[in-house]
Amino acid sequence: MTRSVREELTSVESDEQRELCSPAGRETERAGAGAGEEEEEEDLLHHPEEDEDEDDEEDEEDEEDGENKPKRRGPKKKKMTKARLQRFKIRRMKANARERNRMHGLNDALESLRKVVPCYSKTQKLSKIETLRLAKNYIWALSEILRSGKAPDLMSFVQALCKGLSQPTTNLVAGCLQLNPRTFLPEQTPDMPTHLPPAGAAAYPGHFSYQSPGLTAGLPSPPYGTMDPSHIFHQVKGQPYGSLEPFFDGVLVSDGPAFDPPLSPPLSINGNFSSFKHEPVAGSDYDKSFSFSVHYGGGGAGSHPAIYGSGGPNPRCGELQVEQLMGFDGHSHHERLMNAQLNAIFHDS
DNA sequence: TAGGCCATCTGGTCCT
DNA sequence: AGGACCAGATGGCCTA
Repeated sequence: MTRSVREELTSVESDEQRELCSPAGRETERAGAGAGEEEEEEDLLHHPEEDEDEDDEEDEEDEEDGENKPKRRGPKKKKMTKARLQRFKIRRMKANARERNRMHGLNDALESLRKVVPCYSKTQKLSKIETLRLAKNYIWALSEILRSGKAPDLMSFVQALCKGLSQPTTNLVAGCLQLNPRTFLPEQTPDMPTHLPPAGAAAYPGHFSYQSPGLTAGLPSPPYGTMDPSHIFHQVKGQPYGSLEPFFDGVLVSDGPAFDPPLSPPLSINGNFSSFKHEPVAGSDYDKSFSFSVHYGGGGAGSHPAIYGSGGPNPRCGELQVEQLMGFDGHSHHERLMNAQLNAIFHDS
């Protein structure tokens, strides 16, 4: 099949299909890549001897040029008579429509998944692959919490979520949590103390280590599948971090995707990490536990109405404020539940 | 302009 | 025979 012929036919086919097969309410955005049926017809129409309307006619092509080409094995192809062609076209159209519907169903499921992972934005959708990765990380992190029965510190949690994600997605997740991504990146720069354990290594006391089953081996090459900071974030030289301070600076790395401020996401889990356990490991701020306070509406990357340390302006910081959860339009019950669960996780220790 | 992401078509395989 | 599922191919759109 030649590409050009395919393309010519595409518009005709697609118009037909749009009318015949497109499910209501879903427009076929694209004309599609190729539709080869008509081209075959064209071929046939140029061979008048094949125009007989007999289904059991055999294709003699093999014998004609058998000396130049190796003989084709297997059952001989029957000629595409007009009647056969017509049936073939109908079958193909039906199959295409089914396939489209199937993929739409798959995409719908993926969209549902997007809405329940802890990073959702209508304007900045996670790609399919990133959605799956984030979901897997999320499941793993939650099950790890269940398994250990301990609340992890937030940084470890976010680290686990972002494991293997691309830089833009990591930034997005950080944005959703209103974290500075730099704060939970493993830094290996010599002149900077790293506050994270080596990938796959045992976690610091009080942290759960992230060793996703099958993740490391299964992921494609970078930027996926590794937490090598060099390709996850462009490090800002001399930027001190390792304490809680960077949590609140709210500045995303510049080359990340624009995290649309109010994060139009139905889900906006503000990183309201009032540390309620201050038992830092000597010389490290790393070992702190945090609590989630879930806030909806207002604010955004630039403004942080929700971010206060314990003892900060918001006396209820760290509590799940149900009335706030219920007050935000467009949030599903499911999402609110999820936030409540997250909150519970970071309270329950 | 290259690369990432996506929707669609297509033919093959397996199953009912 | 027909449907579901899958992977490859292709072209469009978008962004850095």
